Amino acid sequence: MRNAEISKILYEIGAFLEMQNIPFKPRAYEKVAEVMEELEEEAGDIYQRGGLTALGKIPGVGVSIAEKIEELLKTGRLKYYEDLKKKTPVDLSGLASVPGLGPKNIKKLYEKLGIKNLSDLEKAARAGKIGKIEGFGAKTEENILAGIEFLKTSGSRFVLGFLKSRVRELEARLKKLKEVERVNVAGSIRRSKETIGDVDILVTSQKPALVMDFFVSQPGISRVVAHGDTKSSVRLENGLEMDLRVVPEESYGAALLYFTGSKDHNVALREIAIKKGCKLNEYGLFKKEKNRDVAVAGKTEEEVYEKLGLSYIEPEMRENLGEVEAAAKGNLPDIIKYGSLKGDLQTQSDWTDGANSIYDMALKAESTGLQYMAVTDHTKRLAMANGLDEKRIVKQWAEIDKVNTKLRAKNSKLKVLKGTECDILKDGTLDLPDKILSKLDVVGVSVHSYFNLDEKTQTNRVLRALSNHNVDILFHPTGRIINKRGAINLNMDEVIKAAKKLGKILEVDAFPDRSDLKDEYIKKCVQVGVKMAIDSDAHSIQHFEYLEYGISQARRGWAEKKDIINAWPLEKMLGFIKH
DNA sequence: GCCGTTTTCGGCCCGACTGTTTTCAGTCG
Repeated sequence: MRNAEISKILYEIGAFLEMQNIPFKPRAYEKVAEVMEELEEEAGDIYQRGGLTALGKIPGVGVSIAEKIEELLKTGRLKYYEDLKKKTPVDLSGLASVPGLGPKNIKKLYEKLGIKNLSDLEKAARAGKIGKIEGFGAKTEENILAGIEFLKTSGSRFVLGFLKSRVRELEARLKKLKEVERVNVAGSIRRSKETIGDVDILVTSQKPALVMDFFVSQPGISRVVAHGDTKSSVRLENGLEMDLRVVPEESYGAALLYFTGSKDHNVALREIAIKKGCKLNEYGLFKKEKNRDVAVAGKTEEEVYEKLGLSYIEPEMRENLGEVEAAAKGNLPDIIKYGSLKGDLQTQSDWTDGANSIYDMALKAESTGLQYMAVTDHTKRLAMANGLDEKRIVKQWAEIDKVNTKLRAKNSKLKVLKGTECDILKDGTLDLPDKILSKLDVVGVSVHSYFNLDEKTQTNRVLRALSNHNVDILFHPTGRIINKRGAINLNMDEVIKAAKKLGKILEVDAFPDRSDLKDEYIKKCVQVGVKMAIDSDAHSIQHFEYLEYGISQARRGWAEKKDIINAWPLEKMLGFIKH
């Protein structure tokens, strides 16, 4: 049984216990369910490796839950869960996905109306039966119907890089409002998660009601979910939910911290506060005294961290994955800064599936602030992209020479490098011969076919490609495309080990729905000392702006400038890859 | 049910909004 499935069952157990008003246990199960969902290693593998003891090492898993996971792994079933389900035989996950509907009300609906699933729920709501139950009303019934409609039309999470411009627009509109003093986007956007579930915006204002009214009357809103004095919540036509909160100036830092999250990071900070005899909430850090709380900090995030005895933690690192401990010891890495890239090592031109000429790409790269850019068009196996064969790539070199001459003539500092995004064939050999590859400045290789090979075959295929001495970089290593296609079956530990041994570079592809490597693999590379390159994978001049998301991703993976070869000057970078 | 640099027992983050109520429970983040 896979982690996702185990997580769902544990989550449902929590909700069933919640129905029965059992204290604390629901939180324990819910927490474990979240951990399991994010877990890198399959629970099955952990169990194989070290049995119950190893399962117990998963955060939040104790003796009781370890045994339950064991039962699930061994038999595919869990008696404890089935007994709970017998008592209230409902599609809990389905029903709970309706916004505003939780365990308590699901239970009530089952007992009063026999509602077991979403379709029962919709029928009952349409028939006007729900509003008649005690504790429910006409408004609740309406909300349930709207919630069901939302579920039918909404998809998965939103890709950060595809959404950010729209959020920045709204931020700008709010900034223009004279009643608004400060504006900050918080939440997962500020942490630069690769996908985001909703948008949190913070403002300070002397006239909150006005700001709230302005916010809920923005264009493109399909539903106002909440409209209060300090908090409003709207849903856009594309399903995205946005929250706006007005907070007092003296609490701005604490509020920014609180609403930036992550939840786990906040909980860790609160625990530190408690140990210091304080209380931390969105209004500030307070010292608890006899009969009142005295404010200690709150105006800025820096101040709150300082009073907690921590150095400032960048938003991208706030996941409670070791950053709090590092901040306490003053051991935080100096993560790579925005705008610090000097080059881009993966771009496509109109020689294959790019939209712009090499010269236009070069001009745009320069105005983006880069000093070098590798043209890495596809190779012949990728026929649909008009991939280059030996003859055409040799012709392209002449073109690149011309472009460089033209750039020098106008005193440009940009240098265009000869490169390739060479296909890795099914057996791990490459789509261009060594006599061509050896003449290139930058050889990137990537998988564009046979995505479904089993782990061993796929890993060996990639390792074989990496072992070619002309190869410099593995492009978009896992091949995933968010919301479209999962990662190929690659044993990343093996790949990282091989990259270390062979001195190869792994790419952080910044194209928003690739974001590949993802943060946890970046962190591993940093730990082992494998160097990376952050590339735009630009297929048009507009795409250079995506480099920002690659930097976000690298920051989330704790990468420093020394880990990213294209944050280095050209000579140093080339010297390293061609050692 | 989990967890421990105050604890192996006794805690467990905390506040806003909504809807249905006349003081609060449920849900959410």
